[in-house]
Order: sequence, then structure tokens, then C-alpha cells
Amino acid sequence: MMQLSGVSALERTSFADIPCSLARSLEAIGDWWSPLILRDLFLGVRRFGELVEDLGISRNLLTRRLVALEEAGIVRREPYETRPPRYEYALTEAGLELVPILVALTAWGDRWKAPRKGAPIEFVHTDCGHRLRPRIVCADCSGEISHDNLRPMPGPGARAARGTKVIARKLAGTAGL
Amino acid sequence: MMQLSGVSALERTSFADIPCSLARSLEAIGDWWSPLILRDLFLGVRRFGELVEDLGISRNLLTRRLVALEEAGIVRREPYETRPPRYEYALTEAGLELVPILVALTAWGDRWKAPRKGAPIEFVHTDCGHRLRPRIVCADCSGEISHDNLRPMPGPGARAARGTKVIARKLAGTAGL
DNA sequence: GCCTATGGTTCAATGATTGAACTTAGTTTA
DNA sequence: TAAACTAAGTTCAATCATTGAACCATAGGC
Repeated sequence: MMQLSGVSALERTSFADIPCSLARSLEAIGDWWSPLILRDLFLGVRRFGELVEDLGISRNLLTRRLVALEEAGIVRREPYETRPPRYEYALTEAGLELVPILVALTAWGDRWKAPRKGAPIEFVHTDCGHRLRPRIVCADCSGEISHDNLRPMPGPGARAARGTKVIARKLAGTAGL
Repeated sequence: MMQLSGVSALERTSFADIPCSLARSLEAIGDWWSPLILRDLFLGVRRFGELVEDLGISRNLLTRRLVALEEAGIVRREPYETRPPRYEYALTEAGLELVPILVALTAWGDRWKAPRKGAPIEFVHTDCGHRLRPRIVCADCSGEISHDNLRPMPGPGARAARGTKVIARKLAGTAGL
């Protein structure tokens, strides 16, 4: 049985020590290829060779990304055939919860980076049958969220470290707004 | 007056030729640092030196990212002082529309990559006063969007190219679902 | 004149990405 | 039973990007 070698998925500067959940999310999927890999897994492209063919990603890099995504709990490796032992990749629950975010980013691209010919892929919301136009709203009041109805505040885990040093100062100044 | 040099913000493999709006979004902000730069700009960290201090990013790399983000129409460079000519950076409308998406990604990190101590930064939805829990919903029916009520379909710009070669085949097979 | 502040640029060293060739294991075809 | 085929990786050299430190330029204050 073939084993993934112990490549340690080294990244450039790590964001792991930045006390910010965005930094931690990016630590997991913030690299150049991971979001497209997740898109493909969601769209049904699940085998190593299919991912290489679809994305044109280098095989060794795909191996490293898949290992990293698996270690991050976003992707699961499962056998689809035992006699010639073969594996394919699937999204875990954490990975599936990234799908709406990727879809929202796709909609942003439709709006601001659209090609002349129109969107290449569209989504239908099967609950209502409409072509999907995602909105990001508040779970409490259902109002749309935008840059100007959002106030950042230091949370329980706040501290002044790399990635929040200057922010901590700024938030301290506006916390009582 | 000091000018930004014409660095051409070369990236690794470009996603520009992939017919997918997600790929085009990632072409603009899919690198390692851009999302954190956008977060800082949103949170009020707007000067070159502040960004360097807050993020610990290399100065030359920050220059390149800011140039690329400006060229992508996500960031605007504006003078805040003329006599010693000094500039700061602000989000454009396109950049501001990324904020809810970054917030959603932050919430994902809170849920799946939370530190022991709790979230370092929280957001309050000022329209209702609650601590923000973002939801991604359908604009038509207001129902929540998830991986299992979404059906991908070939759009008007669909074609089989790098990044959609295999997907195009798969979608052709399920288009009539 | 010299020091400081701010916003960059330059450059050498290091680390990541690319692309092609190779390996492994089992299965089918001749 | 050997040769060819398939799928999933591994290995490696060349290239490209990132890092970190030192430098430069402009202007103001002392």
C-alpha cells in the first residue's frame, strides 16, 4: 500500500501565532491552490489524477496541499477501491462549511472580475429554485452585513502580538464608541 | 515625490485563464498576505509603516501587494499629507464588499480553529447590537446556503479550459438533475 | 548642519513552486 | 507469462517568490 510521505507542508511565514481567527483560517486554506482544490472537491472532482488534470497543478504540490488540508481537518482521504488500493478525497464537515464562503467569493468575482461572456459556472439554490445570489446576514436580525454596520471589538482572547499589535491600540481607542 | 516602482506583481501560476469567478477572485486576493492586509485596512491600520509593524510583513513584499491590490481595484492610495508627501491606503467599494466575506471566514476560524482562550477579535452588528454571527443566505428565499442545497450548473461563459476541463464533463453529466 | 519620521527600494539568502521523469502496485490484453 | 496500462504518488533540478536587513529620499524640527 502506497503511503503519503511525511512532507511537512512548510509554508512561508506562518500565521499560527497571530491571535486572529482570520489568520488561523488562512493558515489552513490561505495558500494559492487550496481554495481551488476545495472547489473541485465540492464539484465532484475527487481523484488525484482528476485534480491534476483539471487544475494543472504540479503533482508534488498537490500531494503537499492534500496532506496539509487533511491535517487541518478540512479534507478526508478515503479508499474507493481496495484491490488496487486507490484513494479519493472528500470534504469533511469543516470543509463543507467553507463551501458557502467560497460561493460568496465566487459571487464577488462575478460582480467585480467578470469576464465579457458571463459567469462560467452558476449555482442554483435548490430550496427555492432560483439562481443563487448569496447574501451575508446577521443571524440575529437577518439584516445584511456590510463594512459600515460592523464594529470590531477586542474579544476574550485579545492580546497585542504580531498581527494585532497596532490593531489592539486602535481598538482600545474606539472600544467605547 | 516618491513613486512606487513598476514591480509587476508576478505570481506563481496565474489563475487568470481559468474560466471561473472563484479563480479570478483568487487571482486578486488569493495570495498569502492580501486577506490580512485587507483586514488591517478595514480595522483602521492604513499606513505603510503601521502595516509593517502590525503584520510583520517584509517591506518590499508589502509594496508589491499594495500595488497589486491597487491594480485590482481593491485598494486606493491616497495622500493624507502633502507637504511631506505621505500616503495611506483605503479600501475601494470592491474592497469593502470583501469585508463580509472575510468576516465569514473569520467566523469559520472561530468555529473550527479556535484558540483555547476564545476569539481575539469580535464584531458587533451595529444595526441590532448583537455579537455578530454571520450567515450566508439566498437573496431570493432568505434560506441558509449550504453544500447540500446548492446545484452547480454551466453558466453562459462556460467552456472546457484549464481549471474546468474535468468539471465541464462532470457538470454535463448532472446538468439535468 | 544633524537628527528623526515616514515611505519606500535594493539585494543576497532562503524557501516554495514548477514540470518532467520516475516508481509502485495491481490489472488487463496478447 | 510477459508487456502494456492505470492510478497515485515521489524525486529532483531549475525557476520564482519571500524574507530580512540595509539603504535611500524627502521634509520638519532642533
